[in-house]
Amino acid sequence: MDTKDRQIIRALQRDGRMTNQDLAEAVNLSPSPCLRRVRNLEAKGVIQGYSAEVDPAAYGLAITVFVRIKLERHNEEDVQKFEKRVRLIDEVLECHVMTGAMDYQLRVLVPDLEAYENFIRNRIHPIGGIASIDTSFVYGTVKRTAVFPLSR
Amino acid sequence: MDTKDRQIIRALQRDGRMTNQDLAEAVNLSPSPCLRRVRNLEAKGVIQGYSAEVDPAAYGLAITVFVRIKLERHNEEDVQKFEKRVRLIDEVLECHVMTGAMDYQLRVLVPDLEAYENFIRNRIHPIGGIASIDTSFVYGTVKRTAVFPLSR
DNA sequence: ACTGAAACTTTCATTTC
DNA sequence: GAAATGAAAGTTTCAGT
Repeated sequence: MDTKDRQIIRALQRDGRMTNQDLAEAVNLSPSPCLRRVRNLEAKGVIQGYSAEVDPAAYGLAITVFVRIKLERHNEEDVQKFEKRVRLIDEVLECHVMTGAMDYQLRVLVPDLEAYENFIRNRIHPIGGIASIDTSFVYGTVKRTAVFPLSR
Repeated sequence: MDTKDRQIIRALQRDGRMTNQDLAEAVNLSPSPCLRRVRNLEAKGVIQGYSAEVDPAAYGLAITVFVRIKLERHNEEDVQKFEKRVRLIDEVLECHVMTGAMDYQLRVLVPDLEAYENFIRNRIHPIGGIASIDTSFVYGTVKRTAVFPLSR
C-alpha cells in the first residue's frame, strides 16, 4: 500500500467504472502494472467491490433512518443472535458496533413512515433482548462522498 | 421507475462494473433496451455514479467516527456557514441533517485517535457556533451493503 | 524480480434496422 | 430486440531497469 495504490483507490472511488487505460493515465502508470495493482488490491480485500450510487428517494425509499439500539444483556449468545438477525434484514444497509451509551447504530432505508413503524414492530422488536431504541430521521444530506481523504 | 429499473439498479449496486451484456442477461432484457434504461437512470440522476468499495482500515483509515453536532443558533447564516465549511472537510464522508436532539450527524474517517483529536480541534471547532458535540467510535461492523431492499 | 510497452485476441458498446 | 461494426479492454509476451 504505497502512494500509487492510494491514488488508484481514490480514482476508483470517484469513478468505479473507469477503464484500466484511463486509470493508468490518471495515476501515471502504463496499463499492465496498473491492472496488476488493481487486481492485487482486489485479491487482498482492500477493494471489496464496485457499486452504483443510487438516490434512495428516486428509487422509492424516501426515508433514511439512523437507529441506535441498546441490548439488555451482552452475553455472547444474545449478541450473536442480535447480529445474526440484523444481517438478514434487507432494510438494514449498515449496522455498526459503537462506543457510548448505545451498542449499535443501524442505517435503515424505508419507503415511508408506516414502513418504518412496521420495520420496528416486525423486524426489530421480535429479535428480543432490546433495552432501548433511539431513532433519528434524515431531513437532508449536506455531504455524501465515497472518496477517502488522502493518507500520508 | 418500474420493476425492471429496480432490478437494474440492484444488480448495479451488487456489481457496479458489470458489463451491459451481463446486466441485460441478469434482468432478462436484450443489451440495447437495457443500456437505454441505464443511460436514462443516469441522466435522471437516479444513478448518481459508480464507486469502488474500499476497506478503510486497509487504506490506513482505521477509525470510523459518527459525530453528532448541535448548533447554538439556527438562523440561515449560521446554518449555511456550517454546512459550507463541513462540505470542504475531506475527513467528513457524510453529513446529514437529523431529527432529534442533535442537528447533524457526520461520518468521519481518520487514521488514528490523535488525528481525530486534531480533526475536532482544527476542523470542527474553528467553524464556531457549535453548542455540543457527541462522538461515537465504530468498534466493528456487523453489516454493510449497498444493495437496496426491493420496493413494491 | 518488478515494471513498462506492445501486439494480439476477445469482448463490449453503439448504432442502425 | 437483433445484428453488424467499430472500438476497447484484457491478456500475454517481451524488453529493460
